[in-house]
Amino acid sequence: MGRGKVEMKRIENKVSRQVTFSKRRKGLLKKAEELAVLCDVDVGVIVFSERGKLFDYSSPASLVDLIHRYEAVTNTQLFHQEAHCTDHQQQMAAEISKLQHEYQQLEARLKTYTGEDLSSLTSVVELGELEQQLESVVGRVRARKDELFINLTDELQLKIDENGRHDGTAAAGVEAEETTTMAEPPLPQSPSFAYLLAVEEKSAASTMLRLWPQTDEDADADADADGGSSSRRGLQLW
Amino acid sequence: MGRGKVEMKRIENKVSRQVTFSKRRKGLLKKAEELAVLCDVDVGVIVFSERGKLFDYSSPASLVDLIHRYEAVTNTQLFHQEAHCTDHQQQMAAEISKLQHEYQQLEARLKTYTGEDLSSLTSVVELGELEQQLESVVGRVRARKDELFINLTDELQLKIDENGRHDGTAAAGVEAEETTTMAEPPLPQSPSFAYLLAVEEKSAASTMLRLWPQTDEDADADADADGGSSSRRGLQLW
DNA sequence: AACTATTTATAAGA
DNA sequence: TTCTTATAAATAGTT
Repeated sequence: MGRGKVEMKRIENKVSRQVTFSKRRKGLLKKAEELAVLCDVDVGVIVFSERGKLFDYSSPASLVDLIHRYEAVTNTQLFHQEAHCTDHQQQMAAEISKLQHEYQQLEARLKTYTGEDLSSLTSVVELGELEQQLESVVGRVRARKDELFINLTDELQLKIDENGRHDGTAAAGVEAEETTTMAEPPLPQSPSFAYLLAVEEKSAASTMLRLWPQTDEDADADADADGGSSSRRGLQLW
Repeated sequence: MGRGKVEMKRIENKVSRQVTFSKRRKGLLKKAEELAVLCDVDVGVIVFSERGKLFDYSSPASLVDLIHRYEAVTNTQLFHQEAHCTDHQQQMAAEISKLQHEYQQLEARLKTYTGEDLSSLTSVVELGELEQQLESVVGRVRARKDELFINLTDELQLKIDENGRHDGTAAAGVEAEETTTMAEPPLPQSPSFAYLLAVEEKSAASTMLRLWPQTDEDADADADADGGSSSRRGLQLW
């Protein structure tokens, strides 16, 4: 519609192209509005110029609403992104649920070991197995304690030997220097044994020099102690 | 452009409106394409009919890309939604991370109780505390076992009493009926004690009638057993 | 849906 | 850019 027909291809002349863009863009938006008004429908038009400038028309709904409708109808693209997002969220939710379950399982297991809840063990056999395992662990804990203790006393002995070389007549109650990274009590004259006692004094929980097990039953056993009890206690030490 | 001018307002005649919609919609999309081709720009058109049917045109980019550009330029809406989505995901990711950490902590704790890893305990005092706790748990396990055992023997005794009332001269080795929900061995003539032995035979892990602790150390102690050892074992039973 | 009289859009020129 | 104007295109009303 003009002085001549136009070929339907890109207008190479930049000025012509720009002029045509201006005219036709205006025409397009006008037509869009006419369509929306006359036919009472929703129309949206988006145009980006070569330089990226936005021109748009929408009616009667906002363009954003139209885009949402578009997403809803096509059920693709942007929606896809959201679906993707949702997918990921569901995976994460499942992961959280799984972790929570695993945590609870682990917690229940721990409770049997701490004796907090033995209800999962319903048979004498299961309880016996747990008992056996706990005893085995006690053994390992004692062994580890031994190990630490021996290291400690070795270091102390070494220190005492050095002190002896420097001052053979050291007075009783002399203060020890820090010799290890562990906290240490003052070093008395009869070092090894005195130290053992000191450890015992510091921590009633240690079995290092404990002469009887500290369960209630053992306390009872103590009350009716027989002649063999001290020998028994000696064997019970570790 | 037609036989007469049209007022720019909604066409009230439904048929006319529908026909016009069809014609003008087609025209609009054509104009959009012409604009895109001639001027080499991005154009998008969305039209929803009164019944909600979608008609659209976009070129050369996809309508989704255009919508994204639109979002980027206007900086609104859908973009917001995506940000929201990401927010939620980050919260969930944090939750997962937290749960994993808590799980690992719990796992480490469990490993000290199973003796799998005592490396977290570096002092004699800590080891002594664990030892004490373990012994306390062993006590609780034994108590629970006692409880189960007493229930069991009570039920058995009851059963035997009943049998005695029905048949006072029951032969040795007579088979017992199922009397409880627990699995039971055949019921011998001297029921209580024989049953105890049977339990012991069935499960070496049970301490019911175990005469010595089953740790390695105890095996050693057995080797250098002194005169008081049998008394000691008797006391160690529970 | 096709026709066609008319209106509208717009290409080219100023 | 905008205005003009010749003309192509779109389309309202009719068939």
